[in-house]
Amino acid sequence: MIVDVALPIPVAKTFSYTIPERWKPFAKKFLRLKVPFHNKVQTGVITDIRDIDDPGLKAINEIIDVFPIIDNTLIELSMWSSHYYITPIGPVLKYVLPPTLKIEPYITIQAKGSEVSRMDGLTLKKAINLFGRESLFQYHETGLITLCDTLTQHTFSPITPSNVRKETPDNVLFIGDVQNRLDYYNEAIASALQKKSNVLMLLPDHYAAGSYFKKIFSEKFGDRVLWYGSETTLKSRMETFFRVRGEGGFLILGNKSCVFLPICKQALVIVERHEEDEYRNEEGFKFNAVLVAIKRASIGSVPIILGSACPSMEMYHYAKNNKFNIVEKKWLLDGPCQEKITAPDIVSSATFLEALIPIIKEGEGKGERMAVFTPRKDYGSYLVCHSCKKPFLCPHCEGVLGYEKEAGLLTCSLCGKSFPYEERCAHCGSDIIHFARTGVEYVAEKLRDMFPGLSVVKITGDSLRKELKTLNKMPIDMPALLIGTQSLSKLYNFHVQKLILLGWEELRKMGGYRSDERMIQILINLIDALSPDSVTLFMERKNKVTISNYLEGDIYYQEELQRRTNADFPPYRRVFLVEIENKNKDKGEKTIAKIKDIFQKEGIESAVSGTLMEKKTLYKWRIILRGEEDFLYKTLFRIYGLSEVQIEADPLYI
DNA sequence: AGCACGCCGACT
DNA sequence: GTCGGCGTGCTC
Repeated sequence: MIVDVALPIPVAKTFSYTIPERWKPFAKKFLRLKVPFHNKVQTGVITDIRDIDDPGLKAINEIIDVFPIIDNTLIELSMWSSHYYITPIGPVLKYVLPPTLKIEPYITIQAKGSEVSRMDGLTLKKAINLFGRESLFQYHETGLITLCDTLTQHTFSPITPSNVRKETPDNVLFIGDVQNRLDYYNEAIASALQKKSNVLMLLPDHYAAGSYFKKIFSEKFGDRVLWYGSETTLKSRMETFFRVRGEGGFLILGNKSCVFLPICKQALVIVERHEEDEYRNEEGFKFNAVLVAIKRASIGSVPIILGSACPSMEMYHYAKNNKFNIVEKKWLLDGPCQEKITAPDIVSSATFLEALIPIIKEGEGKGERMAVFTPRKDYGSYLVCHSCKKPFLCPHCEGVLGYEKEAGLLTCSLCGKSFPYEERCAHCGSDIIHFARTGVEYVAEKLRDMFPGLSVVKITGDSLRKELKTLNKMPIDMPALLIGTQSLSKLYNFHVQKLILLGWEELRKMGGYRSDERMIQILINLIDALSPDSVTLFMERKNKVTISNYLEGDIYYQEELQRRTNADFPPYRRVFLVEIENKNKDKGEKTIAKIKDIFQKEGIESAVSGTLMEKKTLYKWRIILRGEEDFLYKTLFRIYGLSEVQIEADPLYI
């Protein structure tokens, strides 16, 4: 008898081991186990048991789980994810059955017979040390002992399958502002909790979003709210883990990794702002938690609510095609800011700041809160020498250097390396430097100088967490000026009177087929979070955007979707990006040749674009494949193992 | 992913 | 002459 074991490594195969006689009765699919690998011990998952022998194989060390800690829904979800995202099952199971999840210290033994009474009350960990794993498995199998977790006092047993409802679930795409969404969520959650069912709600992985919804829902539902986000203590995560596998009546709030949490009595899944990038997992197993949540709900016949002020094209299309109930609260164009949104002021980038002065002065006089958006966080993203007109480029890779004044660093936008800022041109030594494409640091510095009495707060991805505490303590009538990037859109319910956008239209040039869509999402989410009384946009003439084209909901979506159909882009066609990196041009080309050979044999067309030389010594090639995963799966899986090759499903920037 | 083996630069 | 950089390849 041998077992196939999936290991949490990016290799497209499982590894086989023999099972020692004493473990044979306990081997089951989807149990975690320990195996020797590379001269050390790895935790893996049994994916198959085969009744053959192969004396050449190593033997497993021990089995960890007494029964699979996930249910059939999650097993099915893992299989689907592995296929859909063309990722080996090992890295997928790392998110579903984390090798790091240790349950033994939290489990105690309840003995049912006199022969095992000496075990009664011991923790599983202790009992294993004293009596050995196999005998405990034996006693559990024969019913002499049962297990109980110490955090909730529940019996620890296989998760009870969700009550499968026969009727098609009533899925909803809810479009509205944050207040509308909250009302809608509240009602749906309250009704599920009343029935003693569990609700899983996914939030964008941002401190501000987590803390806001945690607070709002805790006020309403008290200790029925369980937080399973990225910033929780191990103990409280374990408590949630045990609680929701045995008990109903909870709202589980969490981020993308929560989508694989085993939950019993599930009645509803909610995803807040599904269009946010934070739902995409970028390391190891690259998945989009929104799509996985939809699939999870569908496997378990559980309804799902996707709430957003500005749905993504993909989800809008998906909802229409899959008979979602699309509920739309018209809020944007009924608000008092309509006029200024649709008729932006045209200003050149050199006079942005001057144009701002009268508006901020007025706000300061009235004691208002104001927010200024700018698309970049640094002081300037493009530095040019005034004398020789040469731009500042990375000495390492010739990428464009951005300047972070506070840190005194020049940072390369391509390779990410940092260098101290010398205040001199590297070519002619001139110290007259022009800062172009200015950002938050620059705007904040200038406005601080101009309005010394006003409290100016910088909001960027890095500073938001720290500043949020200050902002929450800020009295509602205290005038303030926030300067920030799109992180401002994470400040749920921080009401400002004035929202001013500088260079917002530049987002349109920031790459990818989705840039248009993203540009409008950022504007709408800023308004959604900050609920401004007025919105003022300053644009440059050359990049002028006619906003009214975007705000007529249905029409814009239909036009954009038509463009996507014509161009054969998502959501009409899946796209896979294969990236090959090599320091050696010849070797890279060899890999390309290998891949092309595989593609040809499988009858797949592809377009190689490259060679993109990124650093002076690193070559990059990109292959873009379009087609459904069923068609590409086998081929892409064959190249998964090649060195220096990365496959990304549904890439954002192509 | 880790970790070992392997081939070229700066040191006692 | 070696120590150690990380580039390539393998793991049942």
